[in-house]
Amino acid sequence: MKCKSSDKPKIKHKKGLWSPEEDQRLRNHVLKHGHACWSSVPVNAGLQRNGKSCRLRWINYLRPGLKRGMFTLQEEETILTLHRVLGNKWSQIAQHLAGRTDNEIKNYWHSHLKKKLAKLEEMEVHIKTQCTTTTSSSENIDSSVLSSNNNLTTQMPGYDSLMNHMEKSSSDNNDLIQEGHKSSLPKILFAEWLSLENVQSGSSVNSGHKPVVSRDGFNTHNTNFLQDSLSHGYLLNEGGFGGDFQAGFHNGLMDEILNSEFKFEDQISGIGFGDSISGDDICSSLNMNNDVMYL
DNA sequence: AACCGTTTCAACCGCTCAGTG
DNA sequence: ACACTGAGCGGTTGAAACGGT
Repeated sequence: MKCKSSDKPKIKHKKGLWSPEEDQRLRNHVLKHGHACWSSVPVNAGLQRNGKSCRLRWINYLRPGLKRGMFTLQEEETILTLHRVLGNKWSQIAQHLAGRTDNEIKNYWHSHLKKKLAKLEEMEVHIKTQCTTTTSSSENIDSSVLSSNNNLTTQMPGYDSLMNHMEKSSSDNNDLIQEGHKSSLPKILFAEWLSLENVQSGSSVNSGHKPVVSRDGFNTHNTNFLQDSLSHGYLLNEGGFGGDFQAGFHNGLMDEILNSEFKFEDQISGIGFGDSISGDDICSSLNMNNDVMYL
């Protein structure tokens, strides 16, 4: 959307921190007139800022409904899990955290979560190393490792969930072996995998009446169809650590899928809108053994 | 109290994408 | 088809706050 050139006279724009007066001017103006064109907002609001700066200030600080203060444990886990799936797609991650901005999440990631995740991964590697060097049961491994790590790691957010997930993966694995590799993964409706944006945009899928999924597989914009779908299916499934489906994600399936040259229409034939897809379908389509989900 | 290194977070910058003429 | 422009996004910066000595 373009604005009239008359709306943007040449002004020496102010930079730096916003004063309370500036905040008040911007807040009043946007609440009263909206922000159909950000470049005209500073002019009409009597601010010596550029439109970009006003937009950022509104979105990150002044917008109603913003949640200030510390992140909750649940929010941390949501960020961690979404970041694993989506990467540095801060705006997409922010869409799943009401009242949080992409900038806030990004800052929190760099200042807190990245460090915590590094410690968790370090611990996970340590545990896996223990697993490969001993044939004892998982209970023995857990107790021996936990006793040595009890001081720091057990107090980290997400630790309990991670351990629950690992324990569950372990028990699921045993079940799997007993059942002769009969899948214990939940069936997920394909419709549930689709994000609202994908359905509405029509770029990746049509209106939903035809049994057709993405015609172009991955594309550069509108993010990645499968990636989005997986992330949403993931969220709909559990919304946190601990699900069967997530076990696959945490143990490398997600990386396998995202790193592959996966073409949905080519690889999974005969699956349409509303059909159910299991981990088996994905694994077989990728020529992957289902074991990859339970490393 | 003063200094210094580290952390946090608001804001800026540069880029891409989409809409418009 | 092309150029221009605004919106939006992610990476980066730098000032302020904090903590240790």
